[in-house]
Amino acid sequence: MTIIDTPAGWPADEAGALAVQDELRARVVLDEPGPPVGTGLVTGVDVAYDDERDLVAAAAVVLDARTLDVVDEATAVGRVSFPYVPGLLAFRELPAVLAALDALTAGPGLVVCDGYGQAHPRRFGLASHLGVLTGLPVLGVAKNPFAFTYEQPGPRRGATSPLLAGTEEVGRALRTRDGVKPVFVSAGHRVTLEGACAHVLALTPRYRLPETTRHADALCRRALREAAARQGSGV
DNA sequence: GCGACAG
DNA sequence: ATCTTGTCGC
Repeated sequence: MTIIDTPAGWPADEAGALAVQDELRARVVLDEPGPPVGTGLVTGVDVAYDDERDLVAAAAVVLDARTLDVVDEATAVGRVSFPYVPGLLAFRELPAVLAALDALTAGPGLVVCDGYGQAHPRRFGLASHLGVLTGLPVLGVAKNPFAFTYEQPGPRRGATSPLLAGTEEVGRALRTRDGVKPVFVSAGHRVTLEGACAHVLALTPRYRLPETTRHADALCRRALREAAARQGSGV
């Protein structure tokens, strides 16, 4: 476990955050197909919060993309540094995520994060922001459609429908399990929307959410519990 | 103008 | 995200 430090130049308020998004947005790369599906490494990242104790914990879990076995993992804990503001989620989550990724020995290869990339009011969600800061290929998987519209995809696993901002396709609703609510996939950086959906399907052989997300979620919650217990015992 | 809105 | 019991099912 490592300690989270605030990245240099990190904005302190909403106005600063909006300015950062406006500047970094131009650096997003969306014309690379992304790594081939089923080979190399895929890393899930997630963050958990304890606002009561002012604690935040992040986890990064690296999987072998072919077998979906865990090959490496790391966690980071620290203080909450930014409030949750719709459209500015990256500023709340990324310091913790970057610290966890830095602590990895292996990978990370392709990164899968909770939330959106291009499906964002200013086309610069968490996944795109993380990609620009690290240079890594990143995609986003969200559990909710945010403020975007979509038609219900077909009932079978693999069915998709466009996630729309007006008439622009900013992501896709992707059915990962027969008859189960879809997930909402968007490209982040250095991967196309098609490639992102193919990766998400490969990562969901059994559950609605990607194996990367499930592992990272479980690990950051555990790291948060342990940090809270340590704080409680005065260490 | 007001509320909704990824996590 | 998080607050929260039991319950149905593999």
